[in-house]
Amino acid sequence: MPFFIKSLIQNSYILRELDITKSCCILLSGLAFRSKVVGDGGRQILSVHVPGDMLDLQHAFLGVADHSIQMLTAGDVAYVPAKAVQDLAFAYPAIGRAMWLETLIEGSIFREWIANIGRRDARTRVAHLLCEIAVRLQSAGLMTGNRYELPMTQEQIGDATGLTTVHVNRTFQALHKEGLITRDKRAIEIRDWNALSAAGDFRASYLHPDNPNGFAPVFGGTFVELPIKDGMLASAT
Amino acid sequence: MPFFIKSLIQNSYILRELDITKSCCILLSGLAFRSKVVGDGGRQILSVHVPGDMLDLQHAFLGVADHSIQMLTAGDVAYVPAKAVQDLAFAYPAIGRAMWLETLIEGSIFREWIANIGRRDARTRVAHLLCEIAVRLQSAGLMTGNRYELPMTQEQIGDATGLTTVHVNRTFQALHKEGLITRDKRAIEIRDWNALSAAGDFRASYLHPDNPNGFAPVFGGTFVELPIKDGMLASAT
DNA sequence: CGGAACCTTGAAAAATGTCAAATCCGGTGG
DNA sequence: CCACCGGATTTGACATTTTTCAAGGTTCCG
Repeated sequence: MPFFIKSLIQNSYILRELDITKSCCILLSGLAFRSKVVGDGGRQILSVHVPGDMLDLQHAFLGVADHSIQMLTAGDVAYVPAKAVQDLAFAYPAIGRAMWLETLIEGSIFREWIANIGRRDARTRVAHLLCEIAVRLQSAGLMTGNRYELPMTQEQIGDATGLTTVHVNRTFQALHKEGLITRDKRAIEIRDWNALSAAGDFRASYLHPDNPNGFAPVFGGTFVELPIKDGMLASAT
Repeated sequence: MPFFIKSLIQNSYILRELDITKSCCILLSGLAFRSKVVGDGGRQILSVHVPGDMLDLQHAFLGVADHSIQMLTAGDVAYVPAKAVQDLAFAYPAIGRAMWLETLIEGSIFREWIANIGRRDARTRVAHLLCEIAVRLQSAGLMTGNRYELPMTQEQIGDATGLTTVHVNRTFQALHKEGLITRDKRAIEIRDWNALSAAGDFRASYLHPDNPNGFAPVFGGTFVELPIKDGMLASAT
């Protein structure tokens, strides 16, 4: 399959709203996020991505980008012509199936975000986001013990949860005071997984952790699937 | 293709959260919606569906339902075994492609909802929802002039927009006072499409109205694709 | 050392939610 | 046909959450 790999610095755009693309990306290393800008200038972050995620099947099929994708940290991205991806999907049902599955799982995550933002209060939303990121980083092998490097500013966390920077800050302080997390710069340490996932109304099942995930290996990326840490998915039903 | 059609009454469940299904549905007539219940008992409506929509590709592939689907009005639904749908998708690329497209468009709609709920105020959210429903009913041939029957209670509209019933009520009154809509029971008349879509920060492009949609005809449903009414999609870019 | 981006704080304002009661409205049974 | 019932809508007063604004404080990096 034809493809090329590009190293991108922090904050660089993989794709901008309204771009017309003819290729499809796979995140090999680093983190990325999708976002949309609304009429009054506000930004909403739509999802966060870890190595192994396919980043724009949408655009390979739909043409015009309806949102932007940006690097959260520096990292590598593999670009594959949309046509090649489509051909591959239809020539090899196993691959087509895997891609479709990834699309469906992503839909499941979007739905959970709608529920998170629409029907939970600030504390619950933030705790939920921290849990989701923990599980995804874990499955991408990016957790060290119960601590991870969260390379998002509080403003970005606000944009992901539908809150303001100031309120995110206060919410973090509250979660800290309650003993659920400890912060050291951008690093988050989860002090009490059960309490945090309860506070965040978090059940990992919407991430469909049992389904295969990660296309990076195909491209010689560094992605390695690590075993899920004890207790991390315990609350999944 | 093996399938059977079932008539469902208002509010009946097509699928409940945690159900394990082996079939896939297509909405032939009537309206339906997806929803999720969060920890404190709140409900979030995730999407609204019109005749022609496929209702649970997710579950055909992922197994366990991560949300519920319920009829908003009485209507007919075609059930197709998941296996048959999958076989069909891989045997006939054109069909597989169409289904995948539908999945991707649905993803685009979910993303817009995240932005709507996360970053817009009450008035904008409600106006946006009214616009989206107008466009979708229009393309399903369910609009009469600039008026449509919206079979959702104000509580359901609140659950779809992340607001309370009371606030939805007041927001409706405001939209009415401003001359954007008129209400008669559950019917909504759009007095000024341009003003309403501006108020709702609505651009139809995320619905990808140019892409083929609607599987109902395959099953002998009553779905007919009507031409888009003048001006209705004018704000699409 | 200085600047820029990010984080933190406080006080006040605004948006939205809560609660409880009143009203409307369509359907049902007498 | 009428009275009544239950769900839905509307209203008012009030509480709470979240935002806004503005100012310091911190950290990182050149």
